Amino acid sequence: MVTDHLPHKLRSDAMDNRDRILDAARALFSADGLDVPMREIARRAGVGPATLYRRFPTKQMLVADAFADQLNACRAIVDEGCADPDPWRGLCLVIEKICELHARDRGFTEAFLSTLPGAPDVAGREYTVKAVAGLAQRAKDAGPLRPDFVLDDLILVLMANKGIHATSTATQVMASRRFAGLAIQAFEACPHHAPLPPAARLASAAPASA
Amino acid sequence: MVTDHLPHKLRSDAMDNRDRILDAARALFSADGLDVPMREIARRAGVGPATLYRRFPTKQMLVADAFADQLNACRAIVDEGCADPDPWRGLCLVIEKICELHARDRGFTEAFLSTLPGAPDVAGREYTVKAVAGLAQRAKDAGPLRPDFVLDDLILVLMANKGIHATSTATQVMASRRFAGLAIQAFEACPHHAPLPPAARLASAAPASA
DNA sequence: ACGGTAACGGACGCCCCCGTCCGCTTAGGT
DNA sequence: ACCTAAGCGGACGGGGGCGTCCGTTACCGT
Repeated sequence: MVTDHLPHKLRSDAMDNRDRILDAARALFSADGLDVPMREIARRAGVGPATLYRRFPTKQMLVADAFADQLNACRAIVDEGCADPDPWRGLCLVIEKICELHARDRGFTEAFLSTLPGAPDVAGREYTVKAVAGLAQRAKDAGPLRPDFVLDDLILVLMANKGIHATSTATQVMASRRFAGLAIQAFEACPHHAPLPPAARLASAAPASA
Repeated sequence: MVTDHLPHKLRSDAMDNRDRILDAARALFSADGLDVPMREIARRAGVGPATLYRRFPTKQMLVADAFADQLNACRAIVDEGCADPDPWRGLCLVIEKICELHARDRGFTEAFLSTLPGAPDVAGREYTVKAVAGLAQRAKDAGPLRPDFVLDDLILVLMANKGIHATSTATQVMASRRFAGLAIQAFEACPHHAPLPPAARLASAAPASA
């Protein structure tokens, strides 16, 4: 159930290769980020470069298909958070889970923060953003979320989380977990909180592959 | 007063070139990070590649010399923070200032977080780390800094701050400022703070130029 | 003014990545 | 079993970064 929306009329061996390419891409992207050479993915998948390019003419397409289920996981997390009767607890859960997801998958993080790849996602993204915004509003109204929180703060935290790199995945996840904990503390309303500097519009900025 | 520790016996034109190279390197590193090609630095400095390589055989050496005064600025900030009679205010100041410094200079951030370049710095680094540790301890004893704060949290924040990228420097600084504000809120002791996940040993990890 | 030498920079060979073409292989319908 | 077209991958030309060599230039001491 990885990607079954488009390529239905493929020969069986072609389909196999396609799957192997996606597996290889996922493995390499996760470990090393999006900058791995296309050739390396082809090599790991056991196919020639031409096959890779035939199936995925641009790296963007490959990335989009490779991370389709990660995106769904992301959406599932948000849905789960929104379903929680306690909006603050739901928001905390979203922050923790998404930070961990990003900590485990470097490539997905990069893809996620660089104006998402494919076209069909955009709709889902809009929806998800709106859902989170609603959740945050409810958490604010309920009290535990500081009133001067804005959605860009969440993006800020995700971008920041991306900056955390460690030698091992285990360390990475641990560091990311603590970071999420700190972020949550920062977002929690507190009677004596200082007035916090103004937020910046971030939207989508990252230089992709610089 | 950029770098005057080693190359005293240079011919005047060579010295000029050296300075122009360092200027070019600083400009490019700051704007684009450490991954700019050596050639580009040479081009911008108006010299041939050979001259650049003759003066700075490795990129590390170039980086080390280019960011010498940034490092001093860093140390000055720490000293200033330590000098503050109120340790918490001093610590806040250090966080804010260093985050801003990093926000303004992408290359310095990368260099700073990748097991600092040159050899002579190491000593200064040790000293600075100790100074900050002392400051944090005093802030803890005085009350405003949460007791479960550890030095790695500061590294965590700096790494995280590195992850924040924006289109313009202005936006970048603004985002970084808000981030520093949030970090400070997270570090502030609060009666009802949750127990925070365990810290991870980070020390120096970043994959340099991946 | 002039010689010696420090310093210069264009040019070279190397390697890696990119995206494409084309002759061979093989799946799968009949 | 056979035939056709879908699919394959090795090989190619292009581009860019790297680090070095060597013939030329220009400082600087006398």
